[in-house]
Amino acid sequence: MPERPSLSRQIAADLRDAILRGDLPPGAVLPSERELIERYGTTKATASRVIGILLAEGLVSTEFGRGTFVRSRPPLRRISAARRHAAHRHTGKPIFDAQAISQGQVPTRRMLFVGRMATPPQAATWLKIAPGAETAVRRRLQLLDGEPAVLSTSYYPLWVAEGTRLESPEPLPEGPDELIEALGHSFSHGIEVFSARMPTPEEAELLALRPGVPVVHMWDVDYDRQDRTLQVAHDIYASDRHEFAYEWNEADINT
Amino acid sequence: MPERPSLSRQIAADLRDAILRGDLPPGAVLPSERELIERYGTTKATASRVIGILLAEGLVSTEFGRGTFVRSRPPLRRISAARRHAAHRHTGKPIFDAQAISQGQVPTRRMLFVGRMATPPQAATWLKIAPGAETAVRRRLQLLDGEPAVLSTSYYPLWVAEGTRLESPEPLPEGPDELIEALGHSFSHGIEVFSARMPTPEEAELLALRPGVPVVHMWDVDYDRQDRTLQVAHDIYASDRHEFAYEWNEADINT
DNA sequence: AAGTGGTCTAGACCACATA
DNA sequence: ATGTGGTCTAGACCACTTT
Repeated sequence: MPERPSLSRQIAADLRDAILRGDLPPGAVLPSERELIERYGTTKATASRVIGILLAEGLVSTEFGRGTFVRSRPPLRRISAARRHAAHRHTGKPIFDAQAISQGQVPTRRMLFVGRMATPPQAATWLKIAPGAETAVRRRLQLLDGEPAVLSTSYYPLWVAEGTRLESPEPLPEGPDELIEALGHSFSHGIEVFSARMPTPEEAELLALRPGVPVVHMWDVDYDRQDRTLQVAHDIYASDRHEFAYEWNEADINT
Repeated sequence: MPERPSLSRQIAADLRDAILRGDLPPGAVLPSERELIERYGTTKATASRVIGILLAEGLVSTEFGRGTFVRSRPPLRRISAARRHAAHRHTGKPIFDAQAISQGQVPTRRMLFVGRMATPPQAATWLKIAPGAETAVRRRLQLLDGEPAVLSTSYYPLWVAEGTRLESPEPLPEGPDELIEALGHSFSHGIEVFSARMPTPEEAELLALRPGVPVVHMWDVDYDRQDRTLQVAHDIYASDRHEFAYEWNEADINT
């Protein structure tokens, strides 16, 4: 893509270099659009486009009436997945809460929906049921220190959830996993599948995402020993507030 | 963020709905900018901004002189990490190649750099060496069916790499992992840490990323039984051409 | 009041693809 | 030749923040 660069890309490159070089450290204010207009002898539309480019790259964020600032990459919360089952079992708390607390953060949640729904196709596939068949659904926004972090939707098959507290709108103090085990089920194996993409506007709003911040999109599926699906979770993570870690050791290789 | 929507966002929302509803299926052409101008009674700049919004969301892509098209989410290549060590060991090929072939794809690679370098800070931390100290570095672009897929940079400590083929610019037919084992080392445990973000312009160019496509950014570190770092890899994946899967079973929990 | 980003109209020219 | 996206100048008004 050798595209000889347009003026707006040229200016954006100048600013990007200054940021990456450290001349404009995190938190620093960028030249205002009016300043760019003067300095480069251009117009508002172009200056605005320059900011738009850097915004889309996630390098800066704008504050209304104040200016444009170099975004700081804040310390990330590490979510070590697969293994979290081992570490945070039987704490009497949801895994999310236990992990957050162990990192010195305050977990909260906002329940968005609890009830039955026609299962979306992708979830139905994991649940091994007909698409459109009903499942029990819990959808909530999980926050760390008051900031939105994860948008999580869990699907439970009716043979697991029917008549249990999984269908009640109140929060589950012990977390869904422990509740499911208390109901006599047992987690045997699971899989996590994820990818990254840009958020939908709804996701961006719920997670308070700034422009240029992608989401990590994860399916988390747990099975019992009979290979029946006990739960399917669909999680949307704000990528600028998370990193993910998976560890392995020799024992895994020889499985 | 209830921001009462501007005209450009309004129009973008209309088109987005049509796409998500399926009225504009993948591959379909969007109304041209001139058409939008007429239909909504607006001007070029606004129509252009509308396309820009959808572009940044990764929903559409533009083709010069042809039009704007609904992007199709192509079938993704699943990279099952951690466990790939088990599955693809001792095939006589690099793990990437073995995995690609097992999915019916043709792996190729373009070596970008082989030699010694001052180690960047982050890599030095994983390697447990002083930042700036030299390591042997191999940087290459890996392709699937001719399309760029992964930009991979590996760092090898000198006590592992010195005087070996790891420092030679030729490709390693058996892959670095098997070569390291052949040199008498042994992989004992490892960790993968990743996050997602928007690409730098350099990454976007090398990976031929269209606008609105994030990258998954991964550190992959392998240790021997003495907990010495054998290699550190820094991989940049095109997120629209990859998904990642991690499996676990009961044995992992009781580790 | 002054400065900032956000959005818009109006009109122009360029580069590329296709028929 | 025509239609497409890409970019630009010129100038305007709005909404918000800070002094």
